[in-house]
Amino acid sequence: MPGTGESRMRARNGRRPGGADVADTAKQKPMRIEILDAAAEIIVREGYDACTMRAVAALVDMKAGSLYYHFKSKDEIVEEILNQGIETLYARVAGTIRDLPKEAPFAQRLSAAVGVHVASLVGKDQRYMHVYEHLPPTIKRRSRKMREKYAQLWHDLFADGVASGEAAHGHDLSLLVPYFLGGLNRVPEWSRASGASSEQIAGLAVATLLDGIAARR
Amino acid sequence: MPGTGESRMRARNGRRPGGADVADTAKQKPMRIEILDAAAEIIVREGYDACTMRAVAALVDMKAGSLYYHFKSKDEIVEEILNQGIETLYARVAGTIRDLPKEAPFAQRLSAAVGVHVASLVGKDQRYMHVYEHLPPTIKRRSRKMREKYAQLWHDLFADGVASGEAAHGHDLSLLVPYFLGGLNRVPEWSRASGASSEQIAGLAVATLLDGIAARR
DNA sequence: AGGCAATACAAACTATCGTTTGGTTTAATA
DNA sequence: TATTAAACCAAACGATAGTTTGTATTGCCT
Repeated sequence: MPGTGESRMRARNGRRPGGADVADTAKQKPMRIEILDAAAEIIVREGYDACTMRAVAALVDMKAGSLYYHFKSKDEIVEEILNQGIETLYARVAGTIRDLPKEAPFAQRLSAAVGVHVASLVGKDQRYMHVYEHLPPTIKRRSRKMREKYAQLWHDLFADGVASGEAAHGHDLSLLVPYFLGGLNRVPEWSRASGASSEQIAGLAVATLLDGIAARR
Repeated sequence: MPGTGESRMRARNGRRPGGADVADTAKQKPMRIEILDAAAEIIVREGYDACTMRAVAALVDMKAGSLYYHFKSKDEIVEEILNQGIETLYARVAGTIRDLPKEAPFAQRLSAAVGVHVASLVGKDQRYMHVYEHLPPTIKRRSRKMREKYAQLWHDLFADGVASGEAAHGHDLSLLVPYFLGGLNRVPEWSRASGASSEQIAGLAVATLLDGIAARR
């Protein structure tokens, strides 16, 4: 006889059957998002293998089967995390660049973009951004398109700098961009020990990229 | 009745019972290494999940259970790949730096080190070097020690440059090193499309790091 | 020729995975 | 109060994972 348990009395509760989106005035986030958060958390901390349906369910105080009420498959969960991560990042950086005055110098545009990028990697919702690196190649490939679009953002930024004469020409941007972003993405992981702030990291990256580390003579 | 099959007549054969290491004159590599190669290959191409005992066995034309004659567990296989990858890399770069004339300028030392590092990432036995990034965090942590030792190599290289006055001081090396190495490590992945050579990548990294990309006035 | 290692296989074992199914509880509506 | 939709659970399913066990084959040495 199933369901004859002690009727758990969960914190969660049933929903109003009528309206599905009557303005989520309740402070608690919708289950769908809480599940995404839990899954992202596990993936980043323990890897994709450890992110089982049962582990995710446990983190949101549910049973594995119940997840299928909110998502149709595990793949759907992962894919949504992936998309949200990159799309949020793209929107932030693109928005930051767009909102700058058109005559802003290259160094300032670069600095602003790097600041937002790094801040997103160490910020409140950093989990979503870091999920990608923990996924098996099969799944990674699905978000390839979007990630190339994001890289294109940086490519254009640099290309503009070169065109205006503020950045030296002659560098292969298709190598420079992944080099720069790659470096930027790995710093937070190592900087946790040294306890560097988002601003310090961004500052170092910008200064190094612009002027190099060779002693001026 | 097990083993009553058509007695496969494998290419492989029994070994000399006496000496285990009578100079491996036979051209074929020992099974142990072939297994490591196969596992590394799968991990890099399809991810850690896809690297099942059965998949590895199939790649070396065996059955899963037979792997346990050469290794006592899957973990042992992965760990050996991991160690060999970093240790080889460390030995190469450390050796390259050591073999330089003591009065070699910083730029030359840096260039040599970067050259070997990048060449190892795109070279013949690149698989071992790229396995790390595909592993679940739990396993990654085991090689943390060795990887920090490798980072220390670069840290010292930069510190020497600063001490000799060839590199500008004032940069936080504990941020600069992971930033630089992180960038270096990601380039090969992206450069496959643009078809850049090992030398091009290394050249760009060194030039950018030393002089920056800002236009000189 | 006989025996002993070395090497591999077949088959099963247990654990756990993603997923499905049918039923139960809850809270709002009518 | 009866109904209904939302939300969850218990239990099981088949697939597949890493691993163990007993057995068969093969070549070298005596």
